[in-house]
Formats: sequence, structure tokens, C-alpha cells
Amino acid sequence: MSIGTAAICTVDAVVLSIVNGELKVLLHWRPKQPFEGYWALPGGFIHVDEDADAESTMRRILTDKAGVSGLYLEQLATYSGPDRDPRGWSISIAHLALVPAAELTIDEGKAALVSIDDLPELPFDHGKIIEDAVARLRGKGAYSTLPASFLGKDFTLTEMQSAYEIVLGARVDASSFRRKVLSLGILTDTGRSRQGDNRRPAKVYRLTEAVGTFDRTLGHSAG
Amino acid sequence: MSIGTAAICTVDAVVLSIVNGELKVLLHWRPKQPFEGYWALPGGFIHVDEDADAESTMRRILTDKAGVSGLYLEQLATYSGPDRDPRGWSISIAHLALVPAAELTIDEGKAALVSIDDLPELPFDHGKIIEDAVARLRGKGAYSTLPASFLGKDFTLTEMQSAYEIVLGARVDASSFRRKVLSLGILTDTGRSRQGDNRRPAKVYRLTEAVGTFDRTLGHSAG
DNA sequence: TCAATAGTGTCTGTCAGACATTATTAC
DNA sequence: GTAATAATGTCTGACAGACACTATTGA
Repeated sequence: MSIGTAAICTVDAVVLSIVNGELKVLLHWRPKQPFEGYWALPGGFIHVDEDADAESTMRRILTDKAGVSGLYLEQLATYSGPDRDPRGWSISIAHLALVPAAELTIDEGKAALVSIDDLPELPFDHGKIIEDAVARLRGKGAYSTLPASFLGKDFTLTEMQSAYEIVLGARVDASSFRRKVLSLGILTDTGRSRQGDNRRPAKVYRLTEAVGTFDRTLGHSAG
Repeated sequence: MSIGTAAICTVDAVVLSIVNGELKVLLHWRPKQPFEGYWALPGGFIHVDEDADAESTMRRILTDKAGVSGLYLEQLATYSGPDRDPRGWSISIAHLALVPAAELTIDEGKAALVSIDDLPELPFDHGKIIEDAVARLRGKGAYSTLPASFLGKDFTLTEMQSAYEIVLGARVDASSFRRKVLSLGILTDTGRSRQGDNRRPAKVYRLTEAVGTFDRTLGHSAG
């Protein structure tokens, strides 16, 4: 009896970034069939001869297609079925990646950052995957440091608050935000300040640890 | 160029249940190689000629191996790599299932419910998968109706509270629990009561909707 | 009556939201 | 001084935890 299956095994990434106060997703122009000429999520085949696991596949592809490495990456969900890919029964292990826009290398014509509110028609089930990715980000954003992944290593509290507001899609009270974030101990004061024009300089912080979750929520709680 | 990969595509389920106030996982005795004679998670190959997607594969296998259908099932994560299965580079789309113990058909000798604190040595990465499943359940339990999936269709508040206590691994105050659960509107009063010996009968409720999440937490909040 | 469990009432500390106020910069 | 943003102080309502209290059954 055969132990293998004929399923096509791929990975796809929903790479999100904040540009001009808007959540954008990285789309890649498909140079080949199927869906030649369409914009789609960056993805590709698992190479069983070189990849240590699906996350390695994903990082290899993101480095190749978007020039990013070391970004925040988590597994989103796995999509499968006979109809999602015209080549046959397929599996896609989808990932969610968050990256500061400045760290992305966009090859004009081959890739683009597109507002999640203004997506073109997408092949496969990529529309659904992006929807799920944004839902995950919005849901997890309120009780984790995920939104800080959109910022550089160092940032001010105002910048961090702005990232949370964009992720949550709601205004956040500055006083509450500072009180909570600082009391959680997730930030380290770098001792430096960032000057602006005609205004008081803001203290510069960085994450004490990598992305993590906490039990209190930030921003408005529904209900 | 070949579009397929040689990855072995499987699904596995962490079927959890509560027996005697303890969280138990369904293990299946492996009648064939690899790991013949070991206890392992119920799982199997995706059949691309008959399965509509990985969840269909999972439900087909659970019906065959555990006689359960219509249970709560959600995707957990996908595990992959060259070493987790001796047959080669493999993918397992792992699922989390919650089911009342009474609805399980256990074929003695072929399957067993084992306490999650007393697991045997498990093949593949099944130990890690169970660990992740329990972490998911504990994390999501405090703000969802997931623990109610361990109960039958109808239940009393005391039974529901007990399920939450077992899932959260902590005592829950009855007054707080009732106040919260009832104010959330997630329960419908059936109008019936359940008699016990020498005690006041308890009202019988059922979930108003299928498993869902809410924003307030039940039980102790950490921090 | 008692034993046992079901269910309610109420106090208190914590904390999010609101918003007024102060601080620090450039000009 | 003004303009602009950074940061703090304080009031209030909501609610979780604690726990005392009442209710309803069988014997």
C-alpha cells in the first residue's frame, strides 16, 4: 500500500505592515501559471530535500521574494482541498508575518503593499486567508505585543499607541494606554529621547522580550 | 518541473474528554508499523480521492476509530519535518476535539482514555502535539464556551462550573461564575430541573449557540 | 429537625475610560 | 508668549473575588 498522497504541499504568507497609518498586505505578482499575471500571497512549494519544516520553507521564500528575514512569523492555519488549486488536491500551510515597512524590500512590478481594504481579486483562497490573518491580528492585538512588531526595534509610546489603534481599528486613550503598558513591564526604557519639531521629545522604549501575550486588554473592550 | 512534493500528508486528533474530574486524551493502539504496538493519537492519511479537505479526513478517521461524530473540532496547528515520521518528510495537520466521555465508543484494547498527567511514551511528536492542545484549551477556556463541549447537550450550572474548573486547573467562585455566565446570555434555560439525592434540584440549561468566545474572562485572571 | 447542594446579596479592591492638567520642546 | 505633542493626575463606573446568607430538596 502506498503511504504517500498526491497532495500538493505549499506555504503562503500574509505579510502585514503599516504604511501611512493603514494596514497593508504584501502581494506578489505571479509570473507563471496557474493564475499568471495575478497578484497573490507570496508562497511556494515545500522542498523536502532542503527544508527543516514548513516554517523554514516560509522563511526561505520570504527571503527570496521579499528580501526580509528575522521578521515575526507565526503559523496561521492550514487550508486544503481539491478545488483551491487548479493543479489538484492541495495543502497550504498559511503563516502570519508582521514587519516594519522600512524593512521590506519591494521589487517594483514584482511585489506591492496593498491596503487590506482595497484588495484586487485574488486567486486560490487567498482572500479568505488574508481575512483570517487580519482577524487573528485584531483578536490577538488587544492582549499581546503583536502590534509592536510593526515598529522598529526602538519606538516611542505614541508610536506604539498608534500601531495599536490601527490594529484594533479604534481610538485608544493615551493615559490608559501608558498606564497599562508601563505597568505590564513589557517595555524597557532606553534612556534616550526622540526629538520632534516644536514639541516635547518623547522617551524611546524597546520591547523587554519578544512578542508575548498578557492577560489584561488594551484599548476598548467590547461587550 | 514537478509540482508535487514527496511529503506524507496526515491528520491527527487530540480528542479530550473529562472522566472522573480529570482531563483525558484518547489514544489509539497502533496495529502496524511504524511504531507497531505503541499508543498514539488517532490519525491517518489524507485520501485525496475522497476527502473534501483535512477536516473531512479528520472526521472520517474519528468516526472509524472512535465512533464519534458531530463533536467539537477545531484545527490546532500543522507539524512538519523530515524526522517526525520514519517514513520520510511528513506533514500532520493536528486537530483539537472536545467530546463528552459518554459519547465516545471505546473499543477496549484498541483505544483508551488516558489522563494527560500520566501519558505513556508517545511516537512521532505526539507528546508535543498533546501539550499544545492542552495549552490551547486552557488558554481559550477562560474566555469561551469551549469547556461546555465536555458536557452533554443539557447541563446544570454546577456541572458547567466543574468543567471550567478542570479545564482552568483552578477553583472558581460559584457566585462569580453564575453572575458572569448568566449575564453573558450564552445559556438558555430549558425550564427543567435535575433532581439529586437529598438536595435542592438544579435548573438545567443548554448553550444558546455553538461554541463561541466572549471578552470577559471566567475564573481567576492571572497577573 | 439535619445534611447537602442550589442559588442570591453585598462589600471591596482593581482597573479601564474619560478627561483635565502639567511638562517640554521650537519658534 | 504660542503651538504642538508628551506625560501625569484624578474621578467614576464596571466588575471579579470573596464570602455570608437564603432556598429547596430527601430523610
